[in-house]
Amino acid sequence: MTEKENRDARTRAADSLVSIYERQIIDGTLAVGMPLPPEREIMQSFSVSRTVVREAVQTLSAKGLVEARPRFRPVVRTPGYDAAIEAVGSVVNRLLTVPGGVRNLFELRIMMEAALVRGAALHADKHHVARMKQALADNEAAISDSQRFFETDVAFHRLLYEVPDNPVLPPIHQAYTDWLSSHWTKMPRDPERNHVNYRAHCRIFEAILFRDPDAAEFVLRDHLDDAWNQVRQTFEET
Amino acid sequence: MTEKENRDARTRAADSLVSIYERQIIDGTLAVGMPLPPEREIMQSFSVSRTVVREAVQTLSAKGLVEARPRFRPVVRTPGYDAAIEAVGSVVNRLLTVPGGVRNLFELRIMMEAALVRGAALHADKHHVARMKQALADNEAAISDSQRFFETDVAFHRLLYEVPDNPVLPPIHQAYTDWLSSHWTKMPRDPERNHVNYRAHCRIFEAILFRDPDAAEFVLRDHLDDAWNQVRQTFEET
DNA sequence: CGTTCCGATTTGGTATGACAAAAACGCACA
DNA sequence: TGTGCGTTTTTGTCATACCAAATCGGAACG
Repeated sequence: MTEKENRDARTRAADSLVSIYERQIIDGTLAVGMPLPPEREIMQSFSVSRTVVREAVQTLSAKGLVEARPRFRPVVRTPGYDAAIEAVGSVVNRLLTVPGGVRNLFELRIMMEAALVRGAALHADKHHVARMKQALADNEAAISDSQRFFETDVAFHRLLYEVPDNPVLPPIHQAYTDWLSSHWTKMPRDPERNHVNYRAHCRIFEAILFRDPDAAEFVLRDHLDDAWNQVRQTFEET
Repeated sequence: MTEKENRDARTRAADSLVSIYERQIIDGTLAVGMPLPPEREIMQSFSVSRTVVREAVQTLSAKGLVEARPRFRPVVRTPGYDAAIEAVGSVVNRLLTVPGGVRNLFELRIMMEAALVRGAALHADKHHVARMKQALADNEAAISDSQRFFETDVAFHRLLYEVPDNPVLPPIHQAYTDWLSSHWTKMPRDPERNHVNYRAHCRIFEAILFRDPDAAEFVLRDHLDDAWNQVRQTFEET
């Protein structure tokens, strides 16, 4: 806003518009759920053509600040960690195609989840424990149904992301499962393997019950490493 | 993409173009560094107006798949974890304004960094140790200069993200420092406080040398919690 | 033969006007 | 009060035009 749109020929008018509305959205001038002004109104306000207005709106939409359903007025989106995840979707998908990409992301997940089970072992309260117990039961009940087992498997791991009361974490878990799911579902699955995974979950749970972070981390790493070895066979990297 | 661009009136032509080029970039048809075709060429290829072409390019740029410097032909960007960070910038900045946003992000950082020091204590080799030693020396030498101390402080922490050989991690560190820096630089700084931080770094380093993950984690958490208490005073949340 | 420089051409950035179709609006009607 | 239909907005798209900057090609030069 200091020198803003002096239009140096090296700045795009659309970009200026984007940053203007970005600010308005961030500082709350444009509240959540509020629609952006009509395009023709914007073009008159800033004396720009409709072309730049539309480009600006498109960009705001791509950045995840507004939701622009076709034919509808773009509305300011709820600030959420899920919007952030969505915004990186394209780039991450691309990263997964470069050599070692899947491996790198999965190792990050292992690292985070190891930290999470340590935290769970130290801080999980009765409520969390009860939910994990339930999740384990669901998990066991689905051993014979690989599809359902996969879902309960994901659900069990998700609980780990809910123990710290940090709203950033659940979307991260969602992101991991979304991004890795295409590789994950290719993993061979059968009741025997499901049973192995179920037992691993049980051991993780027990370690948490015993408030033993080292054991919890060890078992979890073992569990995820094992899973990785299953997955890696579906594509040959290094 | 099963029925793609039949143009149901409920899909935007620009969005179709975006997903088409998204695919071409991901599968390598459009190699890194390669420029997109001229706009007029694209419009003929797909029989669309230049408006939609421009909107599509803008979106690809916002998504971080191409780099579109004004007046220059957009070129396919190198797939990098930094591009991912950049793509979420706007959303994250907004998240930092919601109540508890900074706190949530910083706690995520504490969790990750705690996991990293554990890993460093277990796996850091001579090379890493040497670099940390150097970083500590730089850190000590800058105690009297708060500006430089801040830089060496960041540099020391960055090393933690480099111990695992995972290219995802350094950009994450970069992201943390970028996003939190505005709050961070408001923190009161003086040589005495710098000295406290320096000593904390030393203790972290020692714990790593002694291959003692528990001590390393403890000291690091203490260090970051302390930093948080300094920062939180600059804005009152809960 | 390589380099530099200049003009012609290409290409991106923006503006204007137009039109179809869908959404939003308002008003009459039940 | 609620509902339905016609009118008015508004978005999505296209076509065209112009300017200025980038690019390209060849001429002039070392």
